[in-house]
Amino acid sequence: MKPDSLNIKLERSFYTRNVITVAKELLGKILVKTDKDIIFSGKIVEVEAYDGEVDEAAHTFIGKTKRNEIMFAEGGFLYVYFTYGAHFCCNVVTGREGKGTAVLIRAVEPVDGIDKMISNRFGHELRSEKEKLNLTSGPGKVCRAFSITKLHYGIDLTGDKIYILDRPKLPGSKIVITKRIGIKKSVNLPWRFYIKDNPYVSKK
DNA sequence: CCACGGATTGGCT
DNA sequence: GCCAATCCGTGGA
Repeated sequence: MKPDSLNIKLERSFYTRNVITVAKELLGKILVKTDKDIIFSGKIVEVEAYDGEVDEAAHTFIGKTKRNEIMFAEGGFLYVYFTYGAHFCCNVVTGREGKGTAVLIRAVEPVDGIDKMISNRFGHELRSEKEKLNLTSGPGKVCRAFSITKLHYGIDLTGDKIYILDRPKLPGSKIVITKRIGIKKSVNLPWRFYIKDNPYVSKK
């Protein structure tokens, strides 16, 4: 087991800050999901920020609906949505209550539960090194590998089911800033952040 | 009730 | 590089 200093869970005050700050600081931290004796964890290597107050691509730009209401809670809850008829994506809600901001987890580097992630994703043993890098290198892939679904919508990240472990803050030189991927509105906002040279990032 | 399209992925050219 | 798959949230009639 890891020493206690590496098992400090991020608390509410981490999440209730500005969405851009939280997005950058989430890089390098460890996303953990526990389900009975099954534990999944991975280092967060790629994220995107969404802010419904100024950002047409954010799901909260249209105002509060049943689908996005958890994004209007205070920071530290999980927003899970379903898209393209096939994929779940998970987001960390940020800011004060009523803001409608969140950070999309786009990619992680697997740490614990890798064998189970492989069976969740492919239904068979690893066949190549390429498949290993393909495990969690995208928002839909992360949810598939971790078995995160709409059942996890609204989970409190300061609880014990899904949470994020603290790690030292990365130096700015390790963080690459780019435009976001796969959206049609507000395409020029530089709100995608990833760890430089990490092979699990979805796209350069 | 119905039409539209998406914060993606994977397979085929 | 291109594109189909596939469900459901959302909004207009």
